[in-house]
Amino acid sequence: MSRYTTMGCGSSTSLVYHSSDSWSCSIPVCSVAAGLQRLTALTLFVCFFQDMDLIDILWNQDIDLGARREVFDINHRQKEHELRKQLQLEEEKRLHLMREQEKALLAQLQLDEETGEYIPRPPPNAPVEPAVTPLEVTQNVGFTQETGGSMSFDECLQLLAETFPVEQNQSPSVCLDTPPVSVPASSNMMSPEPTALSPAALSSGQLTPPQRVSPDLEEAWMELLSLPELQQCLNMQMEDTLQTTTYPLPTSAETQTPSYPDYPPVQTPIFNPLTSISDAKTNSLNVGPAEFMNTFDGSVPSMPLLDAFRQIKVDAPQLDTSFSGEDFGGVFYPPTEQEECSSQPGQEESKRMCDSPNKVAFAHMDLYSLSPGDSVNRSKQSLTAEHLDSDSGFSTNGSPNDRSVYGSGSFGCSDSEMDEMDQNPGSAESDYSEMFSLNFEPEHFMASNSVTELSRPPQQPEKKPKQREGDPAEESGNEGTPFTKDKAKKRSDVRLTRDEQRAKTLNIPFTVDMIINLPVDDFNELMSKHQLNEAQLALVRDIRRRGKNKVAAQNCRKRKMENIVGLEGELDSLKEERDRLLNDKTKNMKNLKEMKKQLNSLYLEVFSMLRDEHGNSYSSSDYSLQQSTDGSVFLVPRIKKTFKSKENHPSPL
DNA sequence: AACTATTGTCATTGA
DNA sequence: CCTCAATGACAATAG
Repeated sequence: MSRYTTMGCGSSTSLVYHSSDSWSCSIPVCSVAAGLQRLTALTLFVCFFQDMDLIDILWNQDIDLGARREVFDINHRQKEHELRKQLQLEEEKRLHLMREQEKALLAQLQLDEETGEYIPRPPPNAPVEPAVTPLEVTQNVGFTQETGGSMSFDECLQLLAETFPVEQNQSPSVCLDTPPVSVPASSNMMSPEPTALSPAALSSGQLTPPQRVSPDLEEAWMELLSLPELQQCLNMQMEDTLQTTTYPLPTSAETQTPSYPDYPPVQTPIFNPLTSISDAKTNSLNVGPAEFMNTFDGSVPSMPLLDAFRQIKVDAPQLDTSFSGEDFGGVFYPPTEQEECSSQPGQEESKRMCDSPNKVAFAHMDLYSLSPGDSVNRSKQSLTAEHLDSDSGFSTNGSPNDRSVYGSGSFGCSDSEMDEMDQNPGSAESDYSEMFSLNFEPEHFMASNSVTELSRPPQQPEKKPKQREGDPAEESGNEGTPFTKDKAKKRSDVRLTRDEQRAKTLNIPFTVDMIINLPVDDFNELMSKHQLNEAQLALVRDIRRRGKNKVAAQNCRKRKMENIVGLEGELDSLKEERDRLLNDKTKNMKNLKEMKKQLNSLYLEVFSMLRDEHGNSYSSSDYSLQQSTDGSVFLVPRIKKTFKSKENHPSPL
């Protein structure tokens, strides 16, 4: 991560007079440029790519829950690795380009001698270049603006105040109003550890960039998101965010909006979580702050970050005015405006972005959080629902269709219980949300509590929906992700849906997950608590049996694959050993041959030295040397051996 | 259309 | 006898 540090620090500190050891702190949120933030963010991404191996490991740990052949397929892994390398290269290229652009941008800045800050030069054509050139950069805005704030918002505020004294009366109230939660959340985004990611940030803006930027980033993002720990962290932070709902956001928004009437209408739709959701209903959100606030009243939980971002964006225009240089805003903030969707009908692209799942996700969360008194469960449920929704939503084919596809799959089952469902296939879609709110939420909730959650490998199918939660973008662009997760998810969805539907049809009061994963005692207790009729009992038993068997089958297959892999390894090692033994054999044969040769020569030598009583040498054809068991050597006549041995005993040498 | 891979399910077996 | 896990076999599905 040295590169990470140097690049981050180098580019930032060179621009901002305020320096710090930590590069994350040196990232200017308001004073320098969004472009810088984009740069650092992209640097971060590159670093993420560098850590892809780690991610890969984690990923595989996750995937390993179910045995798939690819896990053991080295070629497959190598392909992935190459692909990743390629992505890395591309990313570095992009980064290089960014730096070039950054230089160009800096060229348009001049040093303010009073403040020591770099400020944009007045030339009227200044904004043109930055506004146009960093198209790709522009697309990162959602990401960088959030992630760029590695410093706390107070720090940002301070910096902003120092940089633009004019704004002091406005900014403090704004920024201080921003929830403390959003600060670590957004700042953590810059940290390479996935655990630091903020769910809200992810849901709102973080998810967008990969979708907007490039498939590479998207893929990387998805892989990041698919990390179980990350998701866990996301959930945790989401809960935190949900619990911290007491900030007076509306006030800040209200103070902001009227103050700068030029911008708010434009800005609000960008980060308005409800815009995309309630698009159909309240498409006129940009009409006025009052409506805006009304719309937001219920969505407080998710607002902190959004509001913060909106404030950043709203602050931007202020900066413009304060510096009386529209060019300034043109230089630094065109990206934000490019992202604005609802206010600019011509931009279908950005509009589509606004409909992107993260926004939808946010909306769902907010909607769910509307119901008071429901905290954790609700948040989890909303997570589930939102991503299920966003999942299909992001497929750009219209969520209802996708859902109905799934739904029809579930209804297509031939079970008798499903007959009545088949009769009104139209209910598939309508029942969907209800179904998941009814069954899915407790399922996940239970899953987190249940014992089996700990021994997760068998739970793969149940876990897949969670994976979907984690990365709504996955549905659209996981062609790069290994292990055919997508398909698996769809199937598991169908499967779960089927069981869910069955349970729902018979009004089973528990979740499928409970039915399957509960320990026997708890399960029996649960059964005894509720009065279930025969059909219900049978179904519950079937669901439990099927669920357990499903898990068992997965385990079995995993074991089988592992066995195969183990046997293959064993085969390899045995082959190696065989080769080694063959080598030994030939070597030994050679040695033996050599020794025989030596023995023969020695024999001849010894034999030639033997003399009889007359001093004559023995004929090798008539005599031979033989060694007895006790080590003594005898001269034995070859022919007439029998006679000679009878008549005269061999003479010991 | 045939083939393959994946996954879910059922039946059976043994602990 | 019941429960459960393991496993072979089959079917459905998607690519």
